[in-house]
Amino acid sequence: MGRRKIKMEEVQDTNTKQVTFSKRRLGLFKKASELATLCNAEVGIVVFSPGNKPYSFGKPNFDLIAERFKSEFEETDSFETSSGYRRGSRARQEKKICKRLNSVVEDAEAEKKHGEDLHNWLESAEEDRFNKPIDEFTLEELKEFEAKMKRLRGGIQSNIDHMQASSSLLFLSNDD
Amino acid sequence: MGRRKIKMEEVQDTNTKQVTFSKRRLGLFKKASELATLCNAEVGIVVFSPGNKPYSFGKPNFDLIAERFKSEFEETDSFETSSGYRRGSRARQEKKICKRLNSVVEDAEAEKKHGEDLHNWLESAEEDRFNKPIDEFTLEELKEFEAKMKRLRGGIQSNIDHMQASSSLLFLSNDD
DNA sequence: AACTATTTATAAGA
DNA sequence: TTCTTATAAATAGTT
Repeated sequence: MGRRKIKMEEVQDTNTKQVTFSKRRLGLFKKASELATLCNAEVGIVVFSPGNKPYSFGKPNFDLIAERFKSEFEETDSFETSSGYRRGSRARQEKKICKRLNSVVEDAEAEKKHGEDLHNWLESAEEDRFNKPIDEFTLEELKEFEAKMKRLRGGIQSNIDHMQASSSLLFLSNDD
Repeated sequence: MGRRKIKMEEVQDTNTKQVTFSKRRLGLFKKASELATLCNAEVGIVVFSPGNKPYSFGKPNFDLIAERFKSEFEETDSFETSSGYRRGSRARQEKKICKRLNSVVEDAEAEKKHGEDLHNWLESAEEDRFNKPIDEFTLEELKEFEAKMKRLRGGIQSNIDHMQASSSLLFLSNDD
């Protein structure tokens, strides 16, 4: 995204790293702002620089988002927030988490199926190798495989995201 | 950044808005990941979709960032959580579940890496196809691939098991 | 879910 | 550092 492509690894030159951090942090916050505006979403970001300085971004407001996130799973039968947002009972919230986890499990099952399909596809391809006079894969077969592989990887990533979200929510509810 | 420039205002069409949200949320998380990697920074993000579903991203790990953030937040905020409410063994139980989830997330990250390795292996294999005079895969290469594939699938299955266990634990803890 | 025509972000360079 | 610019990357609309 610049004069040349760079490797995705820690930038070694200290000065360059600092410059990159400034530019990309701003870029990230801009993207976040756009996401919030375009989709009417709420976004909160915290970034700790290599020098351990904290930067934060929030729309509509960072503290509101943080508070809301934290309170998603807090017990609040006795009061309401200034925004009028009412929070349900703890048991109800946990049911929600449970539901989320179940859906994650379902996703994972689906991924497993993808993996199996891939396996079957590969097996038949391997069989072909012994039946065909010409012992090779076609480029088309490779491309097909690539596509399957990408789908599988995408599914795994999505599972990671889901699990992180669930995990985070649970964690934030642990502040006794 | 697309076929045409769009106004920076809430997207009206519901379907388009949903698509935009998905695309841009992923884009945002990718940018965040790159910032973390390139600059050795820590990044945490929370996003609430228009449908109010929470998504989060964290590197090196969301919980670490949440923990750091939480202490900062509580330092500068006098808002008091409903004190006096006792959560003894439940809190401990939740901590356990949380830990389990964290390890699941870690496993998932490892799986993702496996998938990426596999991808890289395949890519180089594909390159070879153009460099070698003989346009074929060797049986050894296929066997190697099979082994990698099996490891990947095994990992997914293990994730499913972990998640089901976590989910069950949570469910059992729901009886207030 | 893929695919491009474009817009946007940004790595180097000044 | 701040600005510029050539190029890589993200994505809006399309199929």
